[in-house]
Amino acid sequence: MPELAEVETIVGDLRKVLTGQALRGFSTELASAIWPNLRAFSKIKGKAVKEVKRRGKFLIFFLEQDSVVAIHLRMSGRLFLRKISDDKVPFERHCFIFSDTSLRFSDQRKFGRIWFSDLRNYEKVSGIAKLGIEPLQPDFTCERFIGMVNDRNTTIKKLLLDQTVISGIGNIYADESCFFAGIRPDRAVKNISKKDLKKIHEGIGMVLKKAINNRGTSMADFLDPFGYKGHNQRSLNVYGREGLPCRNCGEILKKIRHAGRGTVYCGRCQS
DNA sequence: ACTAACCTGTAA
DNA sequence: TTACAGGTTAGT
Repeated sequence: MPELAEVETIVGDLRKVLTGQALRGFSTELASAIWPNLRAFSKIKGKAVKEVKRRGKFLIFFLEQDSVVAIHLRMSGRLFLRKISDDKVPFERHCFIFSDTSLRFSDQRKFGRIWFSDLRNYEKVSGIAKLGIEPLQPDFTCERFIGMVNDRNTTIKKLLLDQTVISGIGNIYADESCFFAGIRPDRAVKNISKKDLKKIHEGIGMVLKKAINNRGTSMADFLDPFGYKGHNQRSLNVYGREGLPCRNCGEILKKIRHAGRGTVYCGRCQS
Protein backbone atom coordinates (compact mmCIF):
# COMPACT_ATOMS: atom_id res chain seq x y z
CA MET A 1 0.00 0.00 0.00
CA PRO A 2 2.22 2.80 1.12
CA GLU A 3 4.76 4.41 -1.15
CA LEU A 4 7.06 7.32 -0.39
CA ALA A 5 4.32 9.93 0.06
CA GLU A 6 2.25 7.77 2.40
CA VAL A 7 5.26 6.79 4.50
CA GLU A 8 6.34 10.45 4.65
CA THR A 9 2.85 11.38 5.91
CA ILE A 10 2.97 8.71 8.60
CA VAL A 11 6.51 9.65 9.64
CA GLY A 12 5.59 13.33 9.96
CA ASP A 13 2.65 12.53 12.22
CA LEU A 14 4.51 10.02 14.36
CA ARG A 15 7.48 12.34 14.76
CA LYS A 16 5.30 14.98 16.42
CA VAL A 17 3.65 12.57 18.80
CA LEU A 18 6.40 10.11 19.66
CA THR A 19 9.65 12.10 19.74
CA GLY A 20 10.93 12.12 23.31
CA GLN A 21 8.53 9.43 24.48
CA ALA A 22 9.94 6.38 26.22
CA LEU A 23 8.93 2.89 25.18
CA ARG A 24 7.53 0.67 27.89
CA GLY A 25 7.15 -2.52 25.92
CA PHE A 26 6.35 -4.37 22.74
CA SER A 27 3.98 -7.22 22.01
CA THR A 28 3.26 -9.25 18.92
CA GLU A 29 0.88 -11.85 17.61
CA LEU A 30 2.93 -12.46 14.48
CA ALA A 31 6.44 -13.24 15.64
CA SER A 32 7.46 -14.40 12.15
CA ALA A 33 7.25 -10.77 11.01
CA ILE A 34 9.81 -9.40 13.45
CA TRP A 35 13.61 -9.58 13.36
CA PRO A 36 15.59 -11.03 14.99
CA ASN A 37 13.07 -12.41 17.54
CA LEU A 38 10.70 -11.39 20.29
CA ARG A 39 13.29 -11.78 23.04
CA ALA A 40 15.48 -9.09 21.41
CA PHE A 41 12.54 -6.66 21.44
CA SER A 42 12.45 -6.70 25.24
CA LYS A 43 15.47 -4.40 25.05
CA ILE A 44 13.37 -1.52 23.71
CA LYS A 45 11.91 -1.10 27.19
CA GLY A 46 12.86 2.23 28.76
CA LYS A 47 14.39 3.68 25.61
CA ALA A 48 13.04 6.99 24.33
CA VAL A 49 12.49 7.87 20.68
CA LYS A 50 15.12 10.36 19.58
CA GLU A 51 14.15 10.69 15.92
CA VAL A 52 11.61 9.33 13.43
CA LYS A 53 12.75 9.25 9.82
CA ARG A 54 11.89 7.83 6.42
CA ARG A 55 14.23 6.09 3.99
CA GLY A 56 12.58 4.86 0.80
CA LYS A 57 9.42 3.12 2.02
CA PHE A 58 10.93 2.32 5.43
CA LEU A 59 10.08 4.10 8.67
CA ILE A 60 13.01 4.33 11.07
CA PHE A 61 12.82 5.04 14.80
CA PHE A 62 16.16 6.04 16.29
CA LEU A 63 16.07 5.23 20.00
CA GLU A 64 18.35 6.04 22.88
CA GLN A 65 21.53 4.01 23.32
CA ASP A 66 22.06 3.51 19.59
CA SER A 67 19.03 1.28 19.17
CA VAL A 68 16.96 1.37 15.99
CA VAL A 69 13.53 0.10 14.99
CA ALA A 70 12.92 -0.14 11.23
CA ILE A 71 9.46 -0.83 9.80
CA HIS A 72 8.31 -1.71 6.30
CA LEU A 73 4.54 -1.72 5.76
CA ARG A 74 4.67 -3.59 2.44
CA MET A 75 1.16 -3.94 0.96
CA SER A 76 -1.39 -3.67 3.72
CA GLY A 77 0.51 -2.38 6.75
CA ARG A 78 -0.89 0.55 8.71
CA LEU A 79 0.22 2.30 11.89
CA PHE A 80 -2.29 3.74 14.32
CA LEU A 81 -1.84 5.83 17.44
CA ARG A 82 -4.22 4.72 20.17
CA LYS A 83 -4.55 4.97 23.90
CA ILE A 84 -3.16 1.92 25.64
CA SER A 85 -6.63 1.11 26.92
CA ASP A 86 -8.26 1.32 23.46
CA ASP A 87 -9.54 -1.82 21.76
CA LYS A 88 -7.40 -3.57 19.21
CA VAL A 89 -7.52 -2.17 15.70
CA PRO A 90 -8.58 -4.49 12.87
CA PHE A 91 -5.79 -6.91 11.86
CA GLU A 92 -3.57 -5.73 14.70
CA ARG A 93 -0.32 -7.74 14.62
CA HIS A 94 2.09 -5.80 16.83
CA CYS A 95 1.96 -3.09 19.48
CA PHE A 96 4.56 -0.59 20.70
CA ILE A 97 3.60 0.61 24.16
CA PHE A 98 4.51 4.08 25.43
CA SER A 99 3.42 5.74 28.67
CA ASP A 100 -0.07 6.76 27.61
CA THR A 101 -0.30 6.06 23.89
CA SER A 102 0.46 2.95 21.92
CA LEU A 103 1.44 2.43 18.31
CA ARG A 104 -0.55 -0.39 16.72
CA PHE A 105 0.75 -2.15 13.61
CA SER A 106 -2.21 -3.39 11.59
CA ASP A 107 -1.53 -5.66 8.62
CA GLN A 108 -4.25 -7.63 6.92
CA ARG A 109 -1.93 -9.46 4.55
CA LYS A 110 0.93 -10.04 7.03
CA PHE A 111 3.64 -8.92 4.60
CA GLY A 112 4.92 -6.05 6.79
CA ARG A 113 8.16 -6.43 8.74
CA ILE A 114 9.83 -4.90 11.81
CA TRP A 115 13.56 -4.99 12.57
CA PHE A 116 15.20 -4.17 15.90
CA SER A 117 18.90 -3.59 15.72
CA ASP A 118 21.64 -1.09 16.54
CA LEU A 119 23.00 1.87 14.63
CA ARG A 120 25.81 -0.16 13.10
CA ASN A 121 23.69 -2.98 11.72
CA TYR A 122 20.15 -1.81 11.07
CA GLU A 123 20.75 -0.83 7.44
CA LYS A 124 22.26 -4.19 6.64
CA VAL A 125 19.70 -6.42 8.35
CA SER A 126 16.63 -4.51 7.13
CA GLY A 127 17.76 -4.06 3.54
CA ILE A 128 17.93 -0.28 3.85
CA ALA A 129 21.60 -0.54 2.85
CA LYS A 130 20.59 -1.62 -0.65
CA LEU A 131 18.34 1.36 -1.30
CA GLY A 132 19.08 3.76 -4.12
CA ILE A 133 18.92 7.54 -4.14
CA GLU A 134 16.14 9.51 -2.44
CA PRO A 135 14.14 11.16 -5.23
CA LEU A 136 13.33 14.28 -3.19
CA GLN A 137 16.85 14.97 -1.98
CA PRO A 138 18.83 17.70 -3.72
CA ASP A 139 21.47 15.22 -4.89
CA PHE A 140 18.87 13.57 -7.14
CA THR A 141 19.73 15.86 -10.00
CA CYS A 142 18.57 15.53 -13.57
CA GLU A 143 22.13 14.77 -14.63
CA ARG A 144 22.39 11.97 -12.10
CA PHE A 145 19.07 10.53 -13.19
CA ILE A 146 20.18 10.49 -16.82
CA GLY A 147 23.40 8.84 -15.69
CA MET A 148 21.43 6.07 -13.92
CA VAL A 149 19.46 5.35 -17.06
CA ASN A 150 22.59 5.10 -19.13
CA ASP A 151 23.06 1.74 -20.85
CA ARG A 152 20.35 -0.04 -18.92
CA ASN A 153 18.39 -2.66 -20.78
CA THR A 154 15.04 -2.07 -19.07
CA THR A 155 11.85 -0.03 -19.30
CA ILE A 156 11.18 3.25 -17.59
CA LYS A 157 8.59 1.80 -15.22
CA LYS A 158 10.83 -1.08 -14.17
CA LEU A 159 13.61 1.41 -13.52
CA LEU A 160 11.36 3.68 -11.44
CA LEU A 161 10.16 0.70 -9.38
CA ASP A 162 13.68 -0.61 -8.74
CA GLN A 163 14.32 0.35 -5.11
CA THR A 164 18.06 -0.16 -5.50
CA VAL A 165 18.15 2.61 -8.12
CA ILE A 166 15.65 5.16 -6.76
CA SER A 167 13.95 4.49 -3.42
CA GLY A 168 10.33 5.10 -2.55
CA ILE A 169 8.51 5.10 -5.88
CA GLY A 170 5.78 2.45 -6.19
CA ASN A 171 3.09 1.57 -8.68
CA ILE A 172 1.00 4.72 -8.30
CA TYR A 173 3.77 7.28 -8.60
CA ALA A 174 5.62 5.37 -11.33
CA ASP A 175 2.55 5.55 -13.57
CA GLU A 176 1.84 9.15 -12.62
CA SER A 177 5.41 10.23 -13.33
CA CYS A 178 5.27 8.61 -16.77
CA PHE A 179 2.00 10.37 -17.56
CA PHE A 180 3.48 13.71 -16.52
CA ALA A 181 6.30 13.20 -19.01
CA GLY A 182 4.12 11.83 -21.82
CA ILE A 183 6.06 8.57 -21.88
CA ARG A 184 4.56 5.08 -21.98
CA PRO A 185 5.58 3.14 -18.86
CA ASP A 186 6.74 0.20 -20.99
CA ARG A 187 9.12 2.28 -23.13
CA ALA A 188 12.69 0.97 -23.20
CA VAL A 189 14.84 3.55 -21.46
CA LYS A 190 17.50 3.46 -24.15
CA ASN A 191 14.98 4.86 -26.62
CA ILE A 192 14.06 7.82 -24.43
CA SER A 193 15.65 11.15 -25.35
CA LYS A 194 17.50 13.23 -22.78
CA LYS A 195 14.80 15.84 -23.12
CA ASP A 196 12.14 13.29 -22.19
CA LEU A 197 14.25 11.89 -19.35
CA LYS A 198 14.41 15.41 -18.04
CA LYS A 199 10.61 15.54 -18.07
CA ILE A 200 10.40 12.24 -16.20
CA HIS A 201 12.85 13.56 -13.61
CA GLU A 202 10.74 16.67 -13.24
CA GLY A 203 7.58 14.54 -13.08
CA ILE A 204 8.93 12.43 -10.22
CA GLY A 205 9.49 15.55 -8.14
CA MET A 206 6.15 17.14 -9.02
CA VAL A 207 4.12 13.99 -8.46
CA LEU A 208 5.75 13.09 -5.13
CA LYS A 209 5.64 16.62 -3.70
CA LYS A 210 1.99 17.00 -4.59
CA ALA A 211 1.19 13.62 -3.05
CA ILE A 212 2.93 14.58 0.19
CA ASN A 213 1.10 17.91 0.29
CA ASN A 214 -2.09 15.90 -0.12
CA ARG A 215 -1.07 13.60 2.75
CA GLY A 216 -0.88 10.54 0.49
CA THR A 217 -3.19 8.60 -1.80
CA SER A 218 -6.08 6.65 -0.26
CA MET A 219 -7.59 4.44 -2.93
CA ALA A 220 -8.94 1.78 -0.61
CA ASP A 221 -6.56 1.22 2.25
CA PHE A 222 -4.26 4.03 3.24
CA LEU A 223 -5.00 5.80 6.51
CA ASP A 224 -2.70 8.04 8.54
CA PRO A 225 -1.86 7.27 12.19
CA PHE A 226 -5.02 9.12 13.30
CA GLY A 227 -7.22 7.11 10.95
CA TYR A 228 -7.76 9.81 8.32
CA LYS A 229 -7.50 9.30 4.57
CA GLY A 230 -5.14 11.20 2.33
CA HIS A 231 -6.64 13.12 -0.58
CA ASN A 232 -4.13 12.69 -3.38
CA GLN A 233 -6.50 10.25 -5.13
CA ARG A 234 -8.26 13.38 -6.41
CA SER A 235 -5.07 14.48 -8.15
CA LEU A 236 -4.27 11.22 -9.94
CA ASN A 237 -4.24 11.33 -13.72
CA VAL A 238 -3.91 7.65 -14.57
CA TYR A 239 -3.61 5.29 -11.60
CA GLY A 240 -6.99 3.69 -10.93
CA ARG A 241 -8.56 5.56 -13.88
CA GLU A 242 -8.54 2.82 -16.53
CA GLY A 243 -11.60 3.08 -18.78
CA LEU A 244 -12.08 6.74 -17.87
CA PRO A 245 -11.24 9.65 -20.18
CA CYS A 246 -7.76 11.17 -20.04
CA ARG A 247 -7.91 14.47 -18.17
CA ASN A 248 -5.69 15.96 -20.85
CA CYS A 249 -7.15 14.73 -24.18
CA GLY A 250 -10.31 12.73 -23.42
CA GLU A 251 -8.98 9.45 -24.80
CA ILE A 252 -10.06 6.39 -22.79
CA LEU A 253 -7.17 5.31 -20.56
CA LYS A 254 -5.75 1.84 -21.13
CA LYS A 255 -4.65 -0.75 -18.61
CA ILE A 256 -1.94 -3.27 -19.35
CA ARG A 257 0.20 -5.60 -17.25
CA HIS A 258 3.81 -4.52 -17.15
CA ALA A 259 6.61 -5.33 -14.74
CA GLY A 260 4.11 -7.71 -13.15
CA ARG A 261 1.93 -4.78 -12.15
CA GLY A 262 -1.27 -3.19 -13.37
CA THR A 263 -0.20 -0.22 -15.48
CA VAL A 264 -2.44 2.59 -16.71
CA TYR A 265 -1.59 5.13 -19.39
CA CYS A 266 -3.06 7.31 -22.13
CA GLY A 267 -2.44 5.92 -25.60
CA ARG A 268 -2.63 9.41 -27.11
CA CYS A 269 -0.71 11.55 -24.60
CA GLN A 270 1.98 8.98 -23.85
CA SER A 271 4.38 7.44 -26.33
C1' DA B 1 13.74 -11.83 -16.90
C1' DC B 2 9.69 -13.63 -15.61
C1' DT B 3 6.86 -16.22 -12.06
C1' DA B 4 5.50 -17.89 -7.77
C1' DA B 5 5.32 -17.02 -3.20
C1' DC B 6 4.25 -14.57 0.92
C1' DC B 7 -1.39 -13.59 2.94
C1' DT B 8 -6.20 -11.96 3.02
C1' DG B 9 -10.09 -9.84 1.05
C1' DT B 10 -12.91 -8.08 -2.58
C1' DA B 11 -14.70 -7.70 -7.10
C1' DA B 12 -15.52 -9.47 -11.61
C1' DT C 1 -13.99 -19.50 -9.41
C1' DT C 2 -10.57 -16.58 -10.86
C1' DA C 3 -8.05 -12.38 -10.99
C1' DC C 4 -6.24 -8.69 -8.74
C1' DA C 5 -4.51 -5.39 -4.90
C1' DG C 6 -0.35 0.39 -3.26
C1' DG C 7 5.63 -4.54 -2.12
C1' DT C 8 9.51 -7.45 -2.08
C1' DT C 9 12.05 -11.75 -2.54
C1' DA C 10 13.25 -16.36 -3.70
C1' DG C 11 13.03 -19.23 -6.95
C1' DT C 12 13.27 -21.12 -12.21
